[in-house]
Amino acid sequence: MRLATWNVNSVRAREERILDWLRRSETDVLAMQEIKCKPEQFPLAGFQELGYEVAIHGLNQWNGVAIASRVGLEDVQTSFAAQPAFGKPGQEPVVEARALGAVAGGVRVWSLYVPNGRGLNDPHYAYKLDFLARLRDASAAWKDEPTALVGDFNVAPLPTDIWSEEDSEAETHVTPEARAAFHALADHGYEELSRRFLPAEGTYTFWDYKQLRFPKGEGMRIDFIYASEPLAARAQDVTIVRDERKGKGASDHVPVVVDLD
DNA sequence: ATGGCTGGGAATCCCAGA
Repeated sequence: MRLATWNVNSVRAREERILDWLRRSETDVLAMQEIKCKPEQFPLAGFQELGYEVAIHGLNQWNGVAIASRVGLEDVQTSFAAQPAFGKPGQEPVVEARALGAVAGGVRVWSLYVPNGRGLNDPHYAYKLDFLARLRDASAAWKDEPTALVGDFNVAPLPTDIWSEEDSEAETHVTPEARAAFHALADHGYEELSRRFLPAEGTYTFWDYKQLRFPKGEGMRIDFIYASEPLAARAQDVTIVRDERKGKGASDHVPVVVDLD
């Protein structure tokens, strides 16, 4: 089975690029983040024509997660246990559309969009750390079955996962607290698979649209595939599809793909 | 072997992203 994760930065703006890649890549299950739409706005027909069914969780133009599968899609869940809510000061906190779980081809897949954090003194940063801590707690329930926690974690875990740790726009991605919260996702036996197969420094999954970051090779590794022990044992390879950052109409993230027995 | 942000909406500026 081939499983991929991709922060698409709007599924409506990216539909043709996503479908083109699905046609070429022989992907069985694609977890998407930042679809930026409600379910009724999702361009479902194109996916269905390629043989995929799609589970969608979107509340508005922000965030939004989905899973497309051509190997079945069961037991859909739109949040994990104790997933934190967020609201601006004075507003009612809302559990945002940042997690979607489903069993596809016998694998429990969670499509995850971890909060950005915005700034070290912003409430969004505490929300980010809490989201990661609660996800770690919730992951215990799935540790003994084949489970993949995939998506945009908005953390560059190692100094070599970012072109410059002094990049002020990524300050919430490189703190000791954010990195510890990311690594704690391994507490229940989960392994981050991109590191096993792609250990090279400067291997990135995201390049900002601004400042010529892609042509300059200035990116970050922030999209990952955590696998429970039963699933990690089946991993054959991981690929980061850097070519998908090229050309007109690219997302700022590229797909990360794992091949499983 | 690519390109100087981009997307969505309340819309002709604002919010969010990282």
